[in-house]
Amino acid sequence: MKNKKFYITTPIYYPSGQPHMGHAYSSIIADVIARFKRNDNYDVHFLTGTDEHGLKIQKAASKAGLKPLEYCNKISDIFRQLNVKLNLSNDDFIRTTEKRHFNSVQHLWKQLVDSGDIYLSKYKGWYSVSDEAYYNSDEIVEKNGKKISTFSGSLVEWVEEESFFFKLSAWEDKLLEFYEKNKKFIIPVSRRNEVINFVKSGLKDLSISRTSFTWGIKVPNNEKHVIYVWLDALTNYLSALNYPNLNNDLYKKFWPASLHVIGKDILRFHAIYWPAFLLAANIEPPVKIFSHGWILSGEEKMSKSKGNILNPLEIIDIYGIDETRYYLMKEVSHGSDGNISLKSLENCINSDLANNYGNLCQRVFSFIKNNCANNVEAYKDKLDSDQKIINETKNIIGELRNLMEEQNINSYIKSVINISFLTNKYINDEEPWKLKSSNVKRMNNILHLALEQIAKISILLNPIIPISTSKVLDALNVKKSNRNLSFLDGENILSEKISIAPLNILFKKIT
RNA sequence: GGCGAGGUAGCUCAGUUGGUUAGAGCACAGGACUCAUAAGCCUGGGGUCGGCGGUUCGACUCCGCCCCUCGCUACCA
Repeated sequence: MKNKKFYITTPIYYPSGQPHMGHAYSSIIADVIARFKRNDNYDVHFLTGTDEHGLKIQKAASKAGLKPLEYCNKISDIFRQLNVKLNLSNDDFIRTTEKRHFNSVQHLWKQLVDSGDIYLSKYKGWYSVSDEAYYNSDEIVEKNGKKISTFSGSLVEWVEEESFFFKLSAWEDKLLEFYEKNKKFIIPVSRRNEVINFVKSGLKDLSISRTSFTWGIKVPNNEKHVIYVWLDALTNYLSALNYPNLNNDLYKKFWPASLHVIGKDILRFHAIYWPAFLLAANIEPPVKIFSHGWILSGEEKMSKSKGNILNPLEIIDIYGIDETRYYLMKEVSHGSDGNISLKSLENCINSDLANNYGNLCQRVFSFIKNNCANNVEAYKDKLDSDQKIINETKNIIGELRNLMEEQNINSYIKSVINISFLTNKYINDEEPWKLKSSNVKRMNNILHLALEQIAKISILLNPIIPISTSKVLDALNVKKSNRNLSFLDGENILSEKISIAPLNILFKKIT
């Protein structure tokens, strides 16, 4: 029985615009980790979804001549389609407009009222109607007798609005203590330091309701107020496990969340508000938050004629989903921003996928088809060169769990591709084509070992490029139940006699 | 302004507690081979490791100053 469990989430996306590469990137990271954990015999629950409340949505809907929910149905569906296109293996898709989420948020609210962490007061500030945003007094200048925002230059007015507040200020010390006790709560470390410094500089209470619009979840016992943004949005992670039903199987099994994958732009809300809410409600905070960087595009970005460069749907249509996933995961360094371009994408596909892994599979499968009638038999005797590559591969595999544990996917990929280098070199050095007539036994041994290497690489790359690696593992007749990490612990993972099925070219080169 | 991260080959990055000729992948140039998607393998060019100064027998690695880039500095998400 599986006793290891892993609950992983993406942010819930705010669908006020079209999905872009950043959405795709967050989701693919989470999917890669989810798939890896499943392959490592974890019981995984992988959640994604959409955040559908707020004034922006309400306005966009009325502009489109639709009721808010009708509008949300449409746009949420666009994100669902993206998930299919990205080949996500999510177990659930949550929408903040669902009943289970309403119940969950309202219950959490009541918990916070009961604990004394919510009070009614007035939210005051300089508000810009056109920006739909409040500004601090130091962001305001007076020009011709009128107050304007230094940021946008738009007119602001002093607004006082009745609002419920969360006593965030009361949680400073407890949060700092929590960060101290949970050194890996925020990854990477540079982000963790930012958060800690921010909390140390002092926290203000947080406005958590609005009366200026209606599209949202009502405050319990106060129909005037709608619960505002974060208390609504973040709670999705609980709602999907059927909170507040604490005896529900999903909740009992998967809370606290193992990992929230987010972009650095929403770090504060996840790293400060979220644990504060949960601690206040006496709920255990999540284990870890991984804050990744942004996907940037080079000089091409500004070009309107090439403005679609960042559109993930088009990239996937042109280059393929495995290719796109591989590129994004390989190219962007752990935790930092990544620059992407069509040129480096094509380069990456050609060198890593087509020339290296793809061609490795092709050369071995073709050779076996042409010289062994698709059947390979291994003989016991191993040479030093065989043992050498087996050991080197084992050493590399030994470090992979740690890399994935640190969400260091790009280093993980480089290590796995390294096995492909080793294997190509092994075949070159052993020259099986010279043994066709002179030493068929040795030739078979070489080919058998090459196939084992291919099987290992394919299992290890499976979380990143699931479609292509499945083709290879199918052709190798590796049982589905064996496509996991513990299977790789053995030295001889394939049976001694192997029949392979034909394998088509996996990745076309881009010329 | 304050706090923080970083500046290493054309590009993306590794460099453990300071120790001999500074590494990888991609890109580029040669070579031998031929099973393979003219792929793979081998060899090579190319770096005053941001600048200046200091500590040391010895610094990419420690210290000081300077230059440059980036992030955070709360209620759009």
